[in-house]
Amino acid sequence: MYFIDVILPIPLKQAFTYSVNKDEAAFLKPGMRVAIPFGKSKVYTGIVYQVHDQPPVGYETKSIDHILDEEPIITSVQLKHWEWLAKYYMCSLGEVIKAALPSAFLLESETIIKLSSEKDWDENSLSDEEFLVFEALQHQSSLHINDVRSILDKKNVVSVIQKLFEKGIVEVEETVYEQYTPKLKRYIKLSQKYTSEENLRELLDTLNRAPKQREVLMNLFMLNSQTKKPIGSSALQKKSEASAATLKSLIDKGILEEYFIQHDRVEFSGEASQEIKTLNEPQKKAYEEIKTSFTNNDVVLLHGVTSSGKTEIYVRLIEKMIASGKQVLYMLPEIALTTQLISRLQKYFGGKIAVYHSKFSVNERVEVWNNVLNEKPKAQVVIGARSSLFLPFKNLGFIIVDEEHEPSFKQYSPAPRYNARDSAVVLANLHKAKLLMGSATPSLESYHNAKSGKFGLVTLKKRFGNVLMPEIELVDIKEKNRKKQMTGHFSDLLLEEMREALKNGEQIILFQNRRGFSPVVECTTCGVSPQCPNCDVSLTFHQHKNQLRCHYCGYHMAMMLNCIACGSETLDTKGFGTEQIETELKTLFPDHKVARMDQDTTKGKHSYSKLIEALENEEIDILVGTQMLAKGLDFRNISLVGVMNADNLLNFPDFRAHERSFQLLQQVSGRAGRTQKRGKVLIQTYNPYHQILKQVSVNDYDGMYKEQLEERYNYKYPPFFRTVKIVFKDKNLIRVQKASTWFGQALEIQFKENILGPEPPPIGRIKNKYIINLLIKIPKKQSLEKTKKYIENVQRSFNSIKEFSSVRVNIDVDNY
DNA sequence: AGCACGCCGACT
DNA sequence: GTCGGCGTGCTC
Repeated sequence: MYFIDVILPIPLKQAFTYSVNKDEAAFLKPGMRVAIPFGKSKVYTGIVYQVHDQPPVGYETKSIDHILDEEPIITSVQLKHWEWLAKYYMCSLGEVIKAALPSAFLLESETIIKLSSEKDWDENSLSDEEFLVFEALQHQSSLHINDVRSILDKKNVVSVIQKLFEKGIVEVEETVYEQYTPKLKRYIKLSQKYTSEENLRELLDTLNRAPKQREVLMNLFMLNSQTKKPIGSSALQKKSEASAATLKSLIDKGILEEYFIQHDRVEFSGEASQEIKTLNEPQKKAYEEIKTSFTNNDVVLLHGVTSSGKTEIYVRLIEKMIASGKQVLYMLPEIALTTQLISRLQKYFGGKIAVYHSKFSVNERVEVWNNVLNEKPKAQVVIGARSSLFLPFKNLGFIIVDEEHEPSFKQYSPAPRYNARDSAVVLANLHKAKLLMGSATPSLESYHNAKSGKFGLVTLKKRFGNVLMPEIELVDIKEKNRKKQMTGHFSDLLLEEMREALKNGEQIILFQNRRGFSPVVECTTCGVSPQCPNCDVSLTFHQHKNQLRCHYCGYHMAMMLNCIACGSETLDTKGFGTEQIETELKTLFPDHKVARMDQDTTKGKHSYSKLIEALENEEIDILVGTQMLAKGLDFRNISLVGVMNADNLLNFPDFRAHERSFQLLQQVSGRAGRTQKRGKVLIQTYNPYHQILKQVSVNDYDGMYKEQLEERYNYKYPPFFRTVKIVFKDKNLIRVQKASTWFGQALEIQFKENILGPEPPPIGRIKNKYIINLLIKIPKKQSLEKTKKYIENVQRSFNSIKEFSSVRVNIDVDNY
């Protein structure tokens, strides 16, 4: 007897053992997919973890359904990496697999019912519902569970199907289907029959009375003479201005033949069209320093100010790596926002670049996956967001983590709650590859690692072409308000600078860290503002739809005319967002083109790149936006950047709020003045004496680093302490409170004062679930591994308490 | 996580 | 009387 241990994409820690026969055991290798029956009636896709001959004790094994792969689709290095992820981030291997594999690889079963082959039905014994299904089956050979649901218009149809099955009317079948379908392109060629001159002439004669078809044929000849390449059906149809029907009738007559060739959905036909730029002196120096640093360090941090030309250095390093035949992974935060960078790299490396991110369809992702797995040259360099970390690299030589400080490298939910930057360090290690982190404003953790010698450190202080850092000025809006020098949310200073810039034909970016028109609607009579029924937040007003919306659960309602509580009409909007700024701008600058960039305006697949394009073509004079603006935008003609209000960044309740504010403001400022002319940045704030703002204004990263590090030390935060956050959720408030208190007390026995909480987060209820947080601070000298073991033990005891069984517990390791 | 089984309230 | 609500426990 032979067995395989299978990992399923579910949050269960154990593997499941199935029996296989001798041939299967010989064929199967770890990393292949198998379809296996699971539970009463489900078929799941699992990954083979181990093949062995040890029969498990205590239960009977089932045998597998079938094997889905010829070769492993994941490598042994990947599996090792995933095991590390599961262990480090305290989740199951199954959860990692679910996050790692393109969903097209994970097929699930579908229940299908068919009429029974023994035709001796007794229709009269059927209930009304049963008869409806029976009738539907007369017209359709098979029905999907969901079809049955819509036929009967109710959710629970299992009992009906069960009865039909018992009565011998239907057969129930589980079918598994491959979701991945290769994209086939249709080509046309002339049938073999007509290759001789003679036959051909004859054919053309017969088509004399079908001019359209004749036309198509003539065009086919023409195309054939022009190119040796196969003729695509759509090209032919377009060229000859024929209809699909004309083409079809020619095929039906056997004159033309169609054939299909598999095509990649994501193919960059573009050749490498641009020579790699020669580096300037500071870049060259940094490049050499990085190379030297890599002889002693596996990880190097490149600290280069905005527009110092980090990308060119990356390109050089990539070029060198490609030449040695190795694969390269270039990780970026939120790849959808970096179209500019991608097209730049394509110009350098042409078809060697593959892109991988979540906005791709499942099919596209499978293609990139397979290309990486098979070490295809067209995926030698992969640019991707955090999930590209999971690709099946076989020969990875170099990883770049660009904008290393970006919070989007951390996944918060669902599990695995991993940090892609940190996980990349482990991945590089497994591949014996080098890793370069880059940032203009490194995270405190990475900078600390570099300063303490764990990473190499290379700095690049000069902007490319010796462009000056922008001039940053703080505007005290408290005082402006007092002196009545504000127009809406604009100070006189900002307006003045804007007019100046517009007069010079330059572009302006305005940054407002809040979307929507105005977050809160408040009744000035009774002070009541409408709340979300499912979450503990006020609804926010969205002007263009005249709606109130909840950002957490998507609840929305029409904007009311009267206060819900007292009925008066004195509703006022408080706070402000991008939408309101946009509206104000349109009245302030009616002659200039204003655009807005936030989650609402960039929802569509291409909306972001359209905005970028418009900006590039200088069709937009003023762009208002959120965080998004800080990333990747790289335009020559932007001379002025305005930050509408810096305070809501600084006052965010998080130990990293100050660091983040610095990073964000620095990044936004970096958008200004990328040409010879020095750019200008105006930051409006109620608190111009804030240390962080001062440091931003004089571009003092090191000052910020020192000061923040001291605070981290004093308040026991990273990089001096590690943290693990435990989140409890339940729809019953008393129950979560009890559960979290129990958990907290159990932890306190061991960790004493290093347990924070339990306490509710600023938003205590989301989607009707109450939330309580617990934070464990782990000193450097305390073993992380032992700490996790202890937490696991506590969790095990916790899970055996019936009262708490409905409470969800999420563990987030390095929750920052 | 699903998903089935099982035990209690509101309806044809 | 049943339907369907969701608490409970299992999945090789």
